[in-house]
This record gives sequence, structure tokens and C-alpha cells, in this order.
Amino acid sequence: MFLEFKKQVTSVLTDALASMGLQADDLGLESSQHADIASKVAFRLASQAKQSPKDLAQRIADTVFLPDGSLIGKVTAVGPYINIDASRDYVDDTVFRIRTETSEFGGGFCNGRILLEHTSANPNGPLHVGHIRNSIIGDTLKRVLRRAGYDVETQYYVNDMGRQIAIVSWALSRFEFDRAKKPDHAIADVYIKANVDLNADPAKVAEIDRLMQLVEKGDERTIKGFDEAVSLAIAGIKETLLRMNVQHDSFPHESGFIRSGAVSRIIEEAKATGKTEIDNGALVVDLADHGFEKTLVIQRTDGTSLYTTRDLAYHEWKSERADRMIDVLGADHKLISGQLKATLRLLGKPEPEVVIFEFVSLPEGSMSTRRGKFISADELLDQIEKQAYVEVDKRRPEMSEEFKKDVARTVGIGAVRYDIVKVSPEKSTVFDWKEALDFEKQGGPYIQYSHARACSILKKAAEDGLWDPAAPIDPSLLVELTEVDLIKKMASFDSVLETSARELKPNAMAIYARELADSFNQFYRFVPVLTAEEDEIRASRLALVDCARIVLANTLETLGIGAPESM
RNA sequence: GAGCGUGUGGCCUAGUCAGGAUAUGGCGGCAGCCUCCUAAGCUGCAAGCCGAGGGUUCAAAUCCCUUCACGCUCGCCA
Repeated sequence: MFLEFKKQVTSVLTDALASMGLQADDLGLESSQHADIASKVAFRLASQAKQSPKDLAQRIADTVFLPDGSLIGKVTAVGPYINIDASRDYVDDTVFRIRTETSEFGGGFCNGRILLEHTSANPNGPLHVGHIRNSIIGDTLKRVLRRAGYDVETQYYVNDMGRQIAIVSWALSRFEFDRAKKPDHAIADVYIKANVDLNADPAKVAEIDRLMQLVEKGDERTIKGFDEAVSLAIAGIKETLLRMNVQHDSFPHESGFIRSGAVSRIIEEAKATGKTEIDNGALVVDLADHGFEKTLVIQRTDGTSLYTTRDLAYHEWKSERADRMIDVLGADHKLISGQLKATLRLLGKPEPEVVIFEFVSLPEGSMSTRRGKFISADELLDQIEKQAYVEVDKRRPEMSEEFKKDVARTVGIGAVRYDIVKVSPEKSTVFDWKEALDFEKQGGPYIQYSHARACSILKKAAEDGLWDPAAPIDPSLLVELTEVDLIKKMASFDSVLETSARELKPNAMAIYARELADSFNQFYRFVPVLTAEEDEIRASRLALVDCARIVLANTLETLGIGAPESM
């Protein structure tokens, strides 16, 4: 709705400028606390118009023509600014649209096919609290892009041939695997032991190298060993992801690109560019023309491929299946993803868009699966659900055990997802138990609570026979300040979705969710619904509560957070 | 040594790419609000001049330069 409003503002201002013989590439539109939207165009055109910004702003405001039924209500010059306020039609239309479009409201303005890769953690142990930042950013991005209208497929790229997997496979043949444990955790146990062993006796490293050569040559027994290790870890990882409402559409394996011959082909293609050379027996690509001083190794001295080489083949494959490729990667991949993009460019192939997020570390330092220094996602989720249960039990002691457990789960996951997604990906964070388990105000549960409140009003109204969702209502009766604020906030959902999708910034949606809940709680506090003075006003307000319920639910869904009707 | 990222009240954080009207919100602190739709809510108060220093501009948290601090990274790991 806001996008349409903005479009009208652009058109009306451009027309006004044209009739004055002026032209601006940038109208300097910005959100403002003084109006629904403001334009700084008078600053830009002051010299061109040979007028002071203040006078020019006034002249533009006077020149603007508003057609009937415009979403723009009034245009006023305040000093050098041009303030534009929405019309009553804008408010009324918003209510109407939400009621008719419901779960589709504000979306569907983009199209095209996107392959989105996220998480892709090595299957050498469970996901830890750093990995899930990737999962949550990635999954939220998927939901944002889908809602915006894209056809999105999410992929978890499974590393089933790297050195670390060779170590896991080797470890499984030497140490006992604890079948009683969740498989990814049991894998980590043997992996950590193997690393201790390898550090103590470097001679054993040769055994790992041998396994890697065998698997690349296609030795069946070795492949089977790797597969076993990988599928155990992935099964556990999937379970954790599912717990957080994260699901991938497919799990392409690295080895598939070796077996299909794609990796060999891409190595030949690289050679054909004339930009490769042999350096100490390894095949390297010269990326100097692309801003990388150092060359990139794409084939080891022993002829085996590297992660990067397989990744090239993977991206080539992806590019044939989608219009856009998006990779969500940790900060440690900054350099390598740059080199990957440069190499793809060199080969004349499409490059992925890369979303980088900074690290999550522990107070005592960075996490490491290999050294067993990490807090697993499962551990965090267990603790948070336990804490959430305490909170529900405190507030709703009369409810059933099933209700409390259910709410604790939904609220716990909501708290974790929101906590992670609300922070800009480019900020590094330090995991802190106290903070993680603190159900701070205005977090995920705050937004869920707003939704539950809306549901509660509607439920009560229905029980009293006051609520008929199908009955026509008069939105023009919604004139209270907090009512109009709430409606305008809901109207801007599309604009936030658009920004979030275009800039690949999932945190924009999180901030919006908080603001929307704020607006609803303000309304809730100051405007009585069930005890409204007149029947018609009550009907309109109930419809507004229903709208809030819908938009809050849509927003929560976009964040991958459950929307409980009661909590 | 080099590259990338970050630095906003006691703590966390929005805004920085596209410079403009009194810098967003939370936590913590202080003072209040449940005979009324769930107080996981709401109201008010104290607290920041945006790491430091220069520069560009009518206008800088935002752009440029210098500098400091922290995180990540720097060829046969992924």
C-alpha cells in the first residue's frame, strides 16, 4: 500500500516540477516524523531554479495537483521540505485490502527464480550457535523473498568429500560411535577424539590424505564410509533445523559434481582461459586482473580437487537453474567467495550474490567444532524452552500441561530467531547465556503476545455474538490517533518487504515487526474495542483488530516465528 | 604487513550504501498504571552529539583523509 502511495507521490511531484520547467533525477523522498513522506527536492533544485530552497518548496507545493481518489491527502511546504500526507482513502483502502488479501497482503510484486544456499555447515558435528545465525538469516531471507513474489529454492550444500569428512570417516572406524546420542552430537565426539589423535601423531595424517584420494577416484568402500558419516550428521542437523522452523528444499552433495564430471570440465575450462599455471605441481588460477594478488589453487599436487573447485562446478550448475543465486556465508568466507566470484567471471559464468554475516563468538573466544569448543544449537533450544516454560507457568498456571509446553516451544523458538535476526549481519556478536535466556521486552515473544492479544479480543467478541468477519464495516469510523497510526504502520508492510528483499536485509523485517507490535499495543491501551460506545464503531474496531491480527501473523510468518492465538 | 567488517547514553541496538528538520528502540536505574479486551503490556524521568582528529558542504552519525580499538581473513583447510 505504501509502495503505491510512494509511486503516486513520485508522479505528482515529477509532474509539478515538469510544469515548472524543472527536472530532478532524485526527488529526495524520505520517511519523516513530520509527514507520511517528505521530499528534499527543493534543496537539490534550488540553484537550477535560481530560488531559495524555502521559496521553491512553497512553489512546488502550490503547483502540485492531486487527482480525485488520490492516496495523497495534502502537500505542504515546511521551510525547505515538502511534506506529503496520505489521504483518508489511503487509510480506508488499507483496511479493505488487508481484509480481502489477508495472508497475501503486501506481497507478490517480484518474480523470477532464486536459488538460495544457506547453513551448509560441515557434517562433522551438530550446529552450534554460530551456524544458526546463518540458518536464521538464510531462512528469513527465503521467507522474505518468497513473500515478495520470487520462486525460491533453498539448498544446503553438503560437503561430503572434504578433509574434515575424511577425518570423521576415519574416526568412525577407530572410535566407538554412541548410538544412544543424537547422531550429529555423537559424530562430533569421535571427530574431536580423532583430531586429538592426529595432533599427537602427525604420521597418521597420511591416512587421511589417502582416504581423500580414494574417494575422489571413486573407491566404493571409501565412499560408503564417507556417506555413512555424512548422513548421520546431516540427519541430526536436519532435526535441529526443523525445530527452528528451517527447512531446505534440497541437499546437493559436493561429490555429485565430481562424479558427474562437472569438476573436471570446469578445470579444463579454466585452463582454456590461459589464466592458469602450474605452481609447485598445483594448478592455480591467476586472478590479478580481478583484484587478487595471490593465485587461487584449484587442483592439488596429487590431482585432487579442492572445496573451491567443486564450488565452481556447483555454482555453474545453480546458474543454469535460476535467475539469481544467493549464498549466505560466514565472515571467514569473505576472501574465498570473492575469489570464487572472480573465477566465475573469468569463465564467463554468472556470479552469486553473497550475504556475509560476521561471527558469533563465546566470551572466552571463537568457537571450534574440532576443538569441541562450542555451544550447540540443541543445547540453546533446550535451555530456552525450559526457561520459556517457567515464564508461561508463571503467567498461565491454570492452563493445561499441553498448552504450556506448546507455548513454551513456540515462544522459545520465537525468542531465539528474533534475537538473532534483529541484529545486522555485519555486526559480530558474543554469545551470552544470560542474555540469550532473558525474555527481554520487545523481542520475539513481545510480537507474539501482541498477536495473541488481538486473537483474544476477536475470540471474546465472537463468543458474545459481536463479531461477524463477513459483515461490511465502515473504516472511516477509525479516527483515533492510535487507530490511524496502526493502519499506516500496516500499510507500510509492502515497503519494508521490498527493502528487505532488495537489500537482502532480513533484520529490516524484524525491526518492522517490533514497530508494528508497538503500534498495536498503543491502540490496545488507549482504544476500547469490546466496550466501544456504539455498535458500528465496535464493528469497525473489531475489523481493525482483525487486520492487525492478519498483518502481525504475516510478519511473524516472514520471520519464521509461530503466531500463537493464546499465550 | 595487507584486505574486509565493526566502533552510537552503564550494556545491547536502528539509522550509514542514495548527506538534510529535535539520533531509533530495548536492557538496567528511578517514579507510576491491573473494580476495564491476557501487566510477556502501558506512561513518565535521568542518561548519548554518534571511537579520536582533520577535511568537503548551506547542511555530516552518514562522504573523503589520518589515527586508535576490536573481529574475520591472507595458495594446495573448508
